Amino acid sequence: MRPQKISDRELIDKLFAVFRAKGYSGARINELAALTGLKKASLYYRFPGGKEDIVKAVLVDMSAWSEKNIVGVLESPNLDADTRLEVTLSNINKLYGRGKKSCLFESLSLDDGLQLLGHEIKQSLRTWIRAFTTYGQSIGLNRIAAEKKANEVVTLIQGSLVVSRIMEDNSSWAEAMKRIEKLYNY
Amino acid sequence: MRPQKISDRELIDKLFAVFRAKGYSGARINELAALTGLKKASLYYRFPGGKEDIVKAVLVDMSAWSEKNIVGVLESPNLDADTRLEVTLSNINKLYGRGKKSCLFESLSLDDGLQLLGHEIKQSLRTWIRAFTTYGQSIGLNRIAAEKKANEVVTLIQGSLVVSRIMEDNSSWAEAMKRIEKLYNY
DNA sequence: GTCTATAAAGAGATAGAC
DNA sequence: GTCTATCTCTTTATAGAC
Repeated sequence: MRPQKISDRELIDKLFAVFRAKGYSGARINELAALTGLKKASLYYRFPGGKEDIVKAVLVDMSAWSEKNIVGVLESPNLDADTRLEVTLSNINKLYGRGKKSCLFESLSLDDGLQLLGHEIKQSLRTWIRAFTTYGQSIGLNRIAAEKKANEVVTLIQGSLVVSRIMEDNSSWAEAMKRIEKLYNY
Repeated sequence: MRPQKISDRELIDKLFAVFRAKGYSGARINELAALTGLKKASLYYRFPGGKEDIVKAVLVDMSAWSEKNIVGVLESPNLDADTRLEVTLSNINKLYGRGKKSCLFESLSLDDGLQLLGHEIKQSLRTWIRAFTTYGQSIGLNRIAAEKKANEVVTLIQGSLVVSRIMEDNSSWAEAMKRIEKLYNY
């Protein structure tokens, strides 16, 4: 049992980066290995189930991140509403590199990833929507209105990430962030 | 010279369907052949440059479609403003199967597709934005306001397509369409 | 745990018959 | 124009040494 060359934490982070940028089919084991500094065989040692195993681990990690940094913050009983929103948007902003990085859910919801991971991805996105819905209700919106805003939030996020990526210009992202703030400040 | 088993028109349509759903890496030559009813070798006869040739033909066809059904309509001198918007949205609605089909630009802007087609995709999306900007100006908006709305339109379209795909529910798409109409009716 | 080496399968692409 | 057959290269995955 040699020492690990790279920690689970760092490993997942690097694998995550490839899947978000390339999707499931586009992420090649060779590249995953090269980018993590491990040889292919070592990657298979860490993830015996191969590529499916890897992508699922990445997705599970992303869910945990969401639970902590989105749901946990938006529903935190210790923070006032403004702070909850501010911290959440800051976390989201960081997650997506200020609009310069793609969304894992989007990248994995094409091609082979869809049927392999569709259910988990759907659950994850639903989690985001629910958290924003709860937030909306916490500031006095009725359920319908809160759900509508929550859906608008995730739509703006996804859309601006796609547009920013294609246009190689994150101004769409910046606009979306401003709009999301406004959604809850009026 | 045997007769063509499938017309160029129908061929492109079927190839388009695969690329929009699977992206560049996810679209396998075998599947493209199977779905069009042609054998691989016949596909190579029609597109000597192989996969790159095919995807570029699909993208060029998409550009022509946009020119005719988006730009051409939004900038048509023969129609009043309301009709121009109505027809355009109807065309877009049809293109995306009422929110049930992905956007080719999005699908091709991941993984290998990005560096191969990034420039063309960017140009195509810019075309959409410009057409909506021109439309906004035609109904009295100043350039800045028109550009802002145009960007919001494409962001809503892209975002709601992603959300609808993941959630397996096109209500996000329906909401986005309503919102786009409102953008130009107030 | 990680490595080198290699097997097994898949994908893109071509040759040549019809 | 389309086909069958085949080739090559890539990709996934495993065996076994260290």
